[in-house]
Amino acid sequence: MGRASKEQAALNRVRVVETAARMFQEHGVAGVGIADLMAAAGMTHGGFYRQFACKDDVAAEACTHAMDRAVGYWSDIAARQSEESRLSALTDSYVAGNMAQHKCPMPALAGEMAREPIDSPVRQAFTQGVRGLADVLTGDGERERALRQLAAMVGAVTLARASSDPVFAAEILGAVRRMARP
Amino acid sequence: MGRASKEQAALNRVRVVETAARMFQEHGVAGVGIADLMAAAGMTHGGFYRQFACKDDVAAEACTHAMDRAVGYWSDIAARQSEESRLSALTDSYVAGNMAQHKCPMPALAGEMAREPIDSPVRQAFTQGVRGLADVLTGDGERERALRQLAAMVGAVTLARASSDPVFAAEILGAVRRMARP
DNA sequence: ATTATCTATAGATCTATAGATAATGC
DNA sequence: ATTATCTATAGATCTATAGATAATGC
Repeated sequence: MGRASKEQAALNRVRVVETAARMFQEHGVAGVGIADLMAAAGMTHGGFYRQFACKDDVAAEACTHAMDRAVGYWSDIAARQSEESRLSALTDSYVAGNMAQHKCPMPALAGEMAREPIDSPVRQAFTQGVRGLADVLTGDGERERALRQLAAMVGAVTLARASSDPVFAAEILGAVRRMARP
Repeated sequence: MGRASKEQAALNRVRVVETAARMFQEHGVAGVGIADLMAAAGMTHGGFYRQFACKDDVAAEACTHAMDRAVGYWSDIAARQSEESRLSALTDSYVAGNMAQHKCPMPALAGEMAREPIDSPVRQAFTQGVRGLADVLTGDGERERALRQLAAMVGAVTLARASSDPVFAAEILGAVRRMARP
């Protein structure tokens, strides 16, 4: 168990960022310790500090990673749709995918982002990602409509995930799904 | 500094719940220690455990308190509006009030609620409050429209508070404000 | 006598650092 | 020789409990 090769160390670093993106989304940044994260990535916590200066650094990278993935995912769906069906296709996919699994970083991380300093790297990474998603949703369409749909999607999934009543949650999600119908 | 009277102890307890509601909303439940909370309420942390069995208990009470206050606030506004202007009046007040101060518990606490066990007291208290707000927004109007407006309001404020760019935040908030116009 | 509050502390975290280890890379 | 990773630990939390204190309430 000595030193890893430069190449392997780079792969290990990527694995830590990917693991962090998944864990932070599930438990919040504050809810994941460095030791938890490194153990999940198959290493001990001491090794963390050669790759990252501090926890905030990995949070910012993990946030960029998670939001980039979401933008890629949205883009793939948008590319297969006509101008008229884009909003409803993205809404349907977002709402359905988010209650089944835990796909979107926005409802999971927005609360913590609001408590970060406004110019912190992690908050800027988050905002850049939101902007990217808004751009995909806008496409060639009306910006105003895309933004209010984005807000409704995020709000619906945020409230539905937080709800203790699945019927009430489904009611909210359904209302927002139908809102996007062409 | 001996024992407080039964009456005073009850007042002290209420003050702790009110302080908790404010602090949890600002820093998240996990971000506030018992010692922080009790110090802010003017007591030492040891006294906490005569009034509450554990931290979760005060979280549930604080959540009920915060959501009840929000329902009362919304009701006051709704009572002064006609059927046609209710949605836009509540939206305007919500969006404006939430960026200036930190009024609504929903964007602040939803992320943490989603990580609670589905039947935990704090999560049930939160959900009951959301239901109350949805009912005020619905009034005598169309339920579906009220729910999608609720989602859009919460999503807009959630994203705007998390954003590092005030211009982008204002763009989202404006789109949702205009969505409610009669 | 009872009990609301205080002081002190146990036990379990968590971030970050220090120094050891062993394989890479020159 | 350099360095990625490991072991061990310092120092700072945080929840919850134990026992002391002093005023209330009977």
